[in-house]
Amino acid sequence: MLKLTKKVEYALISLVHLSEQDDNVFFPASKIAEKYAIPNEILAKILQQLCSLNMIKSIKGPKGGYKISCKISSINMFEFIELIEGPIGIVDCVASNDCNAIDCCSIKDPMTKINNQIIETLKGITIDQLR
Amino acid sequence: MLKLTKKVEYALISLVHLSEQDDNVFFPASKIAEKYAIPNEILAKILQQLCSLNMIKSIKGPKGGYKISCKISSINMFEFIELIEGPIGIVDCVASNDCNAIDCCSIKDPMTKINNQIIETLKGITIDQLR
DNA sequence: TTATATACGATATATTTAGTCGCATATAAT
DNA sequence: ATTATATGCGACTAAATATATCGTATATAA
Repeated sequence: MLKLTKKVEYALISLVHLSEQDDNVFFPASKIAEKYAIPNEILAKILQQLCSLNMIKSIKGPKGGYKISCKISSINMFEFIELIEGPIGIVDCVASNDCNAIDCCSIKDPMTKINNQIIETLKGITIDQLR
Repeated sequence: MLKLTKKVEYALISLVHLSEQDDNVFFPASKIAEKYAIPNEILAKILQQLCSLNMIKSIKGPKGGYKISCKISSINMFEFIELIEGPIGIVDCVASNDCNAIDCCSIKDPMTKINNQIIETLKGITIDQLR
């Protein structure tokens, strides 16, 4: 119900955390997981995704881990959420046109407007503002 | 993922529909269900809830049904959603303080702000604007 | 060679959301 | 009275989504 997924939440926490590390330091996933009480394997996969999106960089093996490789001040919450989870739509028809009352439903247009307002809110916040 | 439930969606559709009927007309749930392709029993239950919230009035038996009994221009989306589904929180900790990284999590405060901005958006729209 | 770490697909579990069933009650029409 | 139509409500089931786990492979520092 108007909730972000843990995936997005964990990803944001991780990005903020990594952005606060010294440059050239590779921080292991397990340390982040431990610090924020996030299940290890889940976090690992999320970081792998962020890596494939080129937002962070990884090194394998001992002394390995992740470091930030993007400017989190230039990524807003809307972009980020859609990158991780796909299109935002407070009702199905907004994101996908999937509706079985399309010809008589009165609320689609106003719902789209609300959706757009929420999107604007999310566009107004960059990831580096999350601290 | 930032989605309203069908319950809220169906409830809004119903309220708007009922608000457009002539006064003194009691409109049966089944007709609304049919028109908007909503499962009958689900809709019935939602209308019963709206009834117990005194937003609509019911009459049983043949020629029975529901009619609007509130001013939908004075109910905003935030009030309505919380009435139907409970507190809005884009992350758990915002609505419930339930978090296992509370002492070190950096993002709670900014998340609360985003949540409040979304709430303000919802407060800015009354149900009668949904058409 | 070993220990540590990422990579990634497959699977399992839990939670939430959506939908169904059965039976009770009220009432208008016949 | 009887029947058909409608709401009222609790229990239950199913489907979808979100969350978590497992297994195996690969890379690399010590």
